[in-house]
Amino acid sequence: MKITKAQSLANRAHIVETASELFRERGYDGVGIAELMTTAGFTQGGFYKHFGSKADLMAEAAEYSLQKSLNGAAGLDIPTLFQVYVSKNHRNGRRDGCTMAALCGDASRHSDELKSIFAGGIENTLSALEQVHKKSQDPHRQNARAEVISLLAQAVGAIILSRACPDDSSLADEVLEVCRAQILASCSPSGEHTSV
Amino acid sequence: MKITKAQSLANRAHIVETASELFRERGYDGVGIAELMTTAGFTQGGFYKHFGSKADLMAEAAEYSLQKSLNGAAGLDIPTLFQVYVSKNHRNGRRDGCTMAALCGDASRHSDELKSIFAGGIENTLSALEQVHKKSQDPHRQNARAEVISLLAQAVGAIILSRACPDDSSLADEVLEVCRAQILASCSPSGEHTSV
DNA sequence: TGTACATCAGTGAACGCGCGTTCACTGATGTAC
DNA sequence: TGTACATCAGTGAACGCGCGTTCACTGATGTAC
Repeated sequence: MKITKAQSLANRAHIVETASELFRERGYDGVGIAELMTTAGFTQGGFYKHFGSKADLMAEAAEYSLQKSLNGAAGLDIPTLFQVYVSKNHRNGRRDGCTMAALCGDASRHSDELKSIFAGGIENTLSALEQVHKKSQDPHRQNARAEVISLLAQAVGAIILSRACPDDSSLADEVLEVCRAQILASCSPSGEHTSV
Repeated sequence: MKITKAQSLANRAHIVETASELFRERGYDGVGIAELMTTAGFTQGGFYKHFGSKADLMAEAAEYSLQKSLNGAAGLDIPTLFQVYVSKNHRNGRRDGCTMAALCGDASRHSDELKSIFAGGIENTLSALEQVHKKSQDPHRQNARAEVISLLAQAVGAIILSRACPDDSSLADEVLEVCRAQILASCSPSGEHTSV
């Protein structure tokens, strides 16, 4: 049964959104086309009316969720951003959490096309952080970019290490708490480069 | 054809070593039993004479390579360790690189048994770093553990972000260089908490 | 020490299963007149 | 505006393939006497 062009585009967007959530939760290899389409409310056969292959969808879903996180962070200052990012909530909420933290490991083993999208997402994130960082700092920072790169690596690393521990592990919480404190101490206007 | 008990144990160890390398290179889902056994020099049928399941081998291979890295790092000081770790060589050498950087993303989606092994590996790494860090610092550090947690998260995050970029990407190199400089600045005896 | 036999690491083919992908079909939409 | 027909999003079954796992078999090792 054919449907309207508008409905078809809406369905396609819904599949991309569903895929981006499932992929973040269980990885690229952990989600099959049949399960994805069922979750999105369709049958698997329809998939190839929208996408050329699973790899194509992976690329599109990555681009979508990398951009979405960026939009969601608009308007927040650096300390608030990292307070939300390096948290138990984010650690446990893979499904609508950061794509970099959830899928960089997977992406590194896939095509250069997919890696380019991740590189673009990382670059956009760094640019956005750099802009916010420059504004919030009292003196004109010289190394805003270097600082946000370092902060992002630490935040992403903290989430990934924490997630590799069992859910009830005290180490998982400790890594988050220590890194959050360290990041906040080094990025808050008054606390830059003071001891924790 | 039966072989000596000693040879059998050596073969088993060789399979674990081969698996730990292949898994680090291509992920747990990226390596099949048949390919693993062929690479190790056997046929796939023999696998279950040594291991109960692929999951069992994953756990054993993780334990092996997490411990091996720790042994290989013995005797090095903190700045040297991170200089080697946050480098292009390590970024490109997944096969004999850090298990945490290569497989934490995968581990986070597997069983609690596997995650416990990763948590143990992270804890052992932190303890070892803490010991070395305490000795090298001029004053008696109060927060050696917090500092090494923060450094490790940043180093692991830097490798993972860098690997998610295409090989020829300038961003991949920039992330490594910036994080290496930042880490060295904050962990060298004279440079703690000075601007980059 | 020598002999007969049980053990079991390794072989190679086979199993069921789920994967990504293909395909004939449906029927409401969109279009040509 | 009304009618006839082409389009194509979605369906559901099927395809080949590779996966983890099983199994009957081999034959040198290890053991009992």
